[in-house]
Amino acid sequence: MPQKAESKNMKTAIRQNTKDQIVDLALELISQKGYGGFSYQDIADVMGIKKASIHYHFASKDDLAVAVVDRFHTLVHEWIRDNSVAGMTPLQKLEAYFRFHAQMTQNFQKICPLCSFMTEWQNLSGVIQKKMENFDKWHMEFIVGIIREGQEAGEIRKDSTPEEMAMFLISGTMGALNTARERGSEAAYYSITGQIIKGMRCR
Amino acid sequence: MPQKAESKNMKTAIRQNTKDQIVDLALELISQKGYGGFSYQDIADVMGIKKASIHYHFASKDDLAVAVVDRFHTLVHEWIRDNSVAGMTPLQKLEAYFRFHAQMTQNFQKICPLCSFMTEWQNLSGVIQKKMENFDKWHMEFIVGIIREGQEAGEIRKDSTPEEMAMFLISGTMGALNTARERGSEAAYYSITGQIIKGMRCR
DNA sequence: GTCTATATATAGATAGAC
DNA sequence: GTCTATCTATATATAGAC
Repeated sequence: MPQKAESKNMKTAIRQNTKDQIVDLALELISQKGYGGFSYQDIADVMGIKKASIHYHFASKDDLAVAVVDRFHTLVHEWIRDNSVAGMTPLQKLEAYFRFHAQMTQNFQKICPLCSFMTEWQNLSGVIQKKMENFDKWHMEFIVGIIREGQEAGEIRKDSTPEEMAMFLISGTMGALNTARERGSEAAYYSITGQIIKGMRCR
Repeated sequence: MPQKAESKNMKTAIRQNTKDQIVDLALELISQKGYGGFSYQDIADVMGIKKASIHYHFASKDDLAVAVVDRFHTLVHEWIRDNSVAGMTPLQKLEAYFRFHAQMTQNFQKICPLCSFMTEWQNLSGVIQKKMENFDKWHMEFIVGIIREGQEAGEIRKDSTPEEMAMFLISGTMGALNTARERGSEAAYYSITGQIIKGMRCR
């Protein structure tokens, strides 16, 4: 089947497995409408199946949310693996990080799914909160590594710790995605992320 | 009545009027749980009235949302009026702006109400989206004014436009509030906002 | 202006047939 | 693994008594 072969070679392949499709779609809907803002019915409508079928795969919405966080984690890992970095300077890596987030938004119609979860932080189950904290820990370490490398290479200023700068960069990216969507403006996104870099770069 | 007299003198007076109380509570709940995450029932429970009574004051949830955005706008204006600024340098004004947002969060249990709306952007009615865009326009002009002043005073760098810097600062504050809540950390908030200033300040 | 009662829609979730 | 049917809870919203 040519369709299957093609999708296998695509960067973000459309997964065939029903369970995977549910997760992919939930990730998309959460990024668009928030965790509380999407429902099993939304997924059922798009996939042409019934709500009950989704409950077969994910007994509760919380279970689905866990799978979505895991899926996002995997996507980020895959991105790192496929875009390594080889010839990039630390600052170039950070710029690639910004582009990665931009790509996920489909022309800034969506935000990062974990940003959606964050807004509803007070409504999340302990399981999800824990998952997000774990992701953030890993995420921080990843960015801290790049920044430390940049400081050693003399590309990034040394007047703040890599941890402070990483937290600033991550939270700044979240704000940039929200702002870009409200304005429907790619330019706004790259203006803001440009400012983030400008503040960190050695001059 | 001593209670009334006292609250009149407080900075964020507890308003007595039922309609006002509903708006104040909605603003709080939206900041905690998101727009889709709070219900008329939540308000009714806290106020000790019935859902139907809330509908008397605000026929639809959308009407209530409009009032909440207006209320937030008013609160920001009142803050500007009451904290003028007199002897402050532009950078000091921006730091006061950060503290204002921090105060609203009640120990970083909440975020800015408009950040909540933003996450659910795709679910909002056109009326609310319009209201938010209007607020953002005013908000931008306010921050742009301070930054321009800072550039003229030689406090703030001139290698970006005031507009770019203002958008960066506003979106950065949004990210900082979200991050601080997830971490339950005031230190995180002031670390991030400190980085924002550091990138803008002349050195 | 607040209440009781109710309408209507939709949410998440389960039971059991196929 | 998907369906129909149904449960229970809750959502926004309205009608009409007081």
